[in-house]
Amino acid sequence: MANNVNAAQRLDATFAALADPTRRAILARLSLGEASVSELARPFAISQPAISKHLKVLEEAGLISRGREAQKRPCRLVGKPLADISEWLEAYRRHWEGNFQRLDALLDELKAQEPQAGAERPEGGSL
Amino acid sequence: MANNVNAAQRLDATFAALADPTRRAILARLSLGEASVSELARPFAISQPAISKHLKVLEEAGLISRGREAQKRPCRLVGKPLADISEWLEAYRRHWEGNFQRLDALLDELKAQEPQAGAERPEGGSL
DNA sequence: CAGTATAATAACCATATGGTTATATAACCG
DNA sequence: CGGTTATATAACCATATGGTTATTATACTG
Repeated sequence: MANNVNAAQRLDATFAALADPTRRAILARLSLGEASVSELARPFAISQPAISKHLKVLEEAGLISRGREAQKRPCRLVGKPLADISEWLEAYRRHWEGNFQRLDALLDELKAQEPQAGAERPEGGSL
Repeated sequence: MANNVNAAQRLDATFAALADPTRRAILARLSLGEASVSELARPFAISQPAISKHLKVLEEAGLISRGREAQKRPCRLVGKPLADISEWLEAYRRHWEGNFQRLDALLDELKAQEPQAGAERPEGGSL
């Protein structure tokens, strides 16, 4: 599996694409079904070329695909990169689900007690 | 709930923070437990200030918190922003889980047949 | 107090990003 | 063919990003 490198680059592109509210809004719109560029542009106060650039970013991240229908170039959401992110997130789930943070702090505390019992604790005393 | 705006900004910051492989590697390391800045820096071929910048980005996105222990400033993973992303992702789950994409394409096809049966189909013929 | 270790900040640089306006393509319509 | 609609590209601009080296701040240590 030497495409681990590529996997990282795809994550880069996907996260970067998602780091913009306009692009996330476009995806939200596309989650309701395919739409043309001008339909996608309508809700926004920015120029059409700006939308085209956003779509290019989304397309290069693999988050949308484009068809062709007369002059229109209908865009469609592609879920795969989101699935990849979801999978990446799983490794961290325990950090927000359940008491992991508390547990982590507890381990720290124990480690801190090793040298001196009753030592001062600047952080994380709130368990 | 007028903090919808802020929620979007937090998503911006989180996604942007995650769009860098060095920062994701730092998070991966922190998922094993807290670590000092120099410990975090060790695996990378970049300067210490560069690491400090990355940590600042992560901290501003709320992805890490920092304590203090002598000269060291131990960093610890904070899962909350990842939970927020996970929640945001849920809206799109059906797009990669199950046949949604196929279904979408099918609807398109039906729509395309409307004008002319047997018309050429430039995209998405591979179902 | 002087020295050392850990980390942050400043100043700088190159490239990326998000926007603009103007222009070019592409495909339909009469 | 000429016009119109839909979209992309070019050229430009301001700001953000990720890196560097040099310097500063903080806290332990002898």
